[in-house]
Amino acid sequence: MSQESPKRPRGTALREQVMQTALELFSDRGYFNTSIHDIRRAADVSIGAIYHHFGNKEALAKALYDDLLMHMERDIDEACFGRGNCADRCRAIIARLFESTAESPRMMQFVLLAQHREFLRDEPPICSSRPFQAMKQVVEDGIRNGDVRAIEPWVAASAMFGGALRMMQLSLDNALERPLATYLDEVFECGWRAIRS
Amino acid sequence: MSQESPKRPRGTALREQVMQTALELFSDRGYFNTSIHDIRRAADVSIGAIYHHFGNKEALAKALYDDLLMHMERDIDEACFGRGNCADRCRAIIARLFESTAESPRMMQFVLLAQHREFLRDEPPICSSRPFQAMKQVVEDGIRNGDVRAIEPWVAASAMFGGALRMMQLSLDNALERPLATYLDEVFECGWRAIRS
DNA sequence: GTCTATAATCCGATAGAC
DNA sequence: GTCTATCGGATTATAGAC
Repeated sequence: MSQESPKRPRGTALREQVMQTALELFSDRGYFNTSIHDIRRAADVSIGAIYHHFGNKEALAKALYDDLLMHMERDIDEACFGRGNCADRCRAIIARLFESTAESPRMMQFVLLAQHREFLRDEPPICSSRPFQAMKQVVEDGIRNGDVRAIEPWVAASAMFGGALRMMQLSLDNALERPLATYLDEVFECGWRAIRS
Repeated sequence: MSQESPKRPRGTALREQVMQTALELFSDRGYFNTSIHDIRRAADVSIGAIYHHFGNKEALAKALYDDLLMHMERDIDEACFGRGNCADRCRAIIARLFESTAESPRMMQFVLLAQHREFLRDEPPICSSRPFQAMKQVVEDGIRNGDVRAIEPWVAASAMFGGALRMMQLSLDNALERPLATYLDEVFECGWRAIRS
């Protein structure tokens, strides 16, 4: 019979194994409290393999960050797709963000709470990343067609989604009694009251 | 004449010099990107003096964090003092937070954005710190006396202040065109519309 | 209390075999 | 492509003089 023992991953599988392990460790302990040796051990690969695939520690974090931002952007695009109404879009975005927070807390922890600029020096602040720009865009469209009051777009976007983002942080900090999803209606209602015309 | 050259600080002055320097470096480059030697050089003191006063690097960060939280708590208490009305209190809190963000951006950067739990391992999440509890309390009082709709207190507090906190982050990231204070009216109006009864 | 010099450790990255 | 062994450097913390 062919070998039954758990094989060490190789090639693309190895690359993904390293990224997943890095995400776990980075979001649990933080980037600076995680050494390459820690990742090596937890992912059961060699140091050489990590450096072959990523070059250095910072590039590994960057690859992870880009991957997660892309994932988040796709989530938001999907939430908006087929909904022309501003309120519906905003609600769907919050619902999707809440789902992702519950399903992939480490992903959200890393994207939202990690201080990327501490280690990804040349990375722009997360507010200018595409997912956050997309959220602002939805609100701006609402202002243009009259669904939303005519206020400063940054203020409107912060009012619409700021409460939801704080609730996500609270959930990640285990400060909430109930699952995040159970607050969805109230959270959306608050955000929408804040900006609707 | 007595010596005119800039004296090295000693005693309590030294302690405060170290804390101020540490705040600057921590908030600019981050805790892990700042070494004790960096602080030593920037503050023009000796390593020995730093260890004498604080014991170790983590304790220095903790002392700084406690100091800033206390400062923030006092700001919020002062903003509430003499105002019995929920809306007035909330507005005054936001105004004070905006002022502090403009006057002491590094302080806000460190308190809000720094990932304390990465280095202050046993510190509770910031949402359970006294300043944030006080903000929640103001909203809960508003619910009790009918000024605020009867919704989950965490949701209400997040809706009232979440937008303001996001605007502070945007300001710290230099994403806003105008000074933070100029957005105060709109930001408060949004938050209040979100939760008023 | 403050200083300088140094110890002990750990980490990121590389070299070179396979 | 993947591995192990190791280097060079930086960092925290201590020792001991003053």
